[in-house]
Amino acid sequence: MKTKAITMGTVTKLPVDFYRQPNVLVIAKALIGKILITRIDGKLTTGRIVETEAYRGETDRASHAWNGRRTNRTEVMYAAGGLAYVYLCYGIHHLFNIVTNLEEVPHAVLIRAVEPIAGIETMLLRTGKQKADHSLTRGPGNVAKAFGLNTFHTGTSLLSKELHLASDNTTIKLSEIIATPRIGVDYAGEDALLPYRFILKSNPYVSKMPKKK
DNA sequence: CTGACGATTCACT
DNA sequence: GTGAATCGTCAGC
Repeated sequence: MKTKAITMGTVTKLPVDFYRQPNVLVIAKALIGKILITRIDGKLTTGRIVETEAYRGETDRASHAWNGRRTNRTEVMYAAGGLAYVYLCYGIHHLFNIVTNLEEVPHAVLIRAVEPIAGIETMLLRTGKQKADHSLTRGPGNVAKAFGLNTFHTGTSLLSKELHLASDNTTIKLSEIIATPRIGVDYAGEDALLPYRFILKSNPYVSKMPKKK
C-alpha cells in the first residue's frame, strides 16, 4: 500500500497521575503541545493544544471554586483529577476544562486554543464555518464546539475512548512557551494579573494578545 | 420565584 | 473599537 500514513510516531494516552500532580501551573504548562482527541458521535477529531489557562481553586478569585465556593455546577472540580468540566458561558458558548489535583482540591485548566490535526471536515460541520482558517479552533468557545463537547460531557473521564489527551514524540522547548495574564477575568482583581495563561509562541491558533483596558 | 450576570464570539462602524 | 446575543447558575427573598 502506498498510503501516505500520517507520521505521528508513538502516541501515548496521558495517565491519570498526570492530572493529579500537585501544581496546576505545571500541568497547564505541560499540556502545551499535547494532543486532544475526541470520538463523539462516531467522529474522530484531534488537535494539538497551543493555549491553556490555570485556575487554582479556592485561592484564585477568577476560579469558579474561589474561596471554597461549592455548588452543583462546580462540584465536579472537587473530584480527583482526570475529569472534564464543561460549562456554558454567556448562554451560548461551551468551555472545556480539565479537572486536576486530588479530591477536594478544585483546580482546573481551561483549554483555550488547539491546532487542528484530524477531523477538520467534522469541525467545519460542527462550527458551521466555510473555511478551515485560524479561527476554527481559536478561543475556548470554538474549541469545545469544534470537538463536539458540551455540558453533557461534564464529569466524563479523560481516559475514556470518547475523550482523552495524549502525548506524541513532539517536544516543546520551554523557551517556546510564554506565560501571560489570563483573559476575560478582570473581575478577579489582583488575581487577574497572575501569569496563569500559557501559549505556544508564534502559533497562529493562539488567540490574540489581550488589549490593555 | 426573580433578577443579575458571565473563564465569549461575531457582526458592524 | 463597540455592542448585542442568550440561558444556565446562583443568591436572595
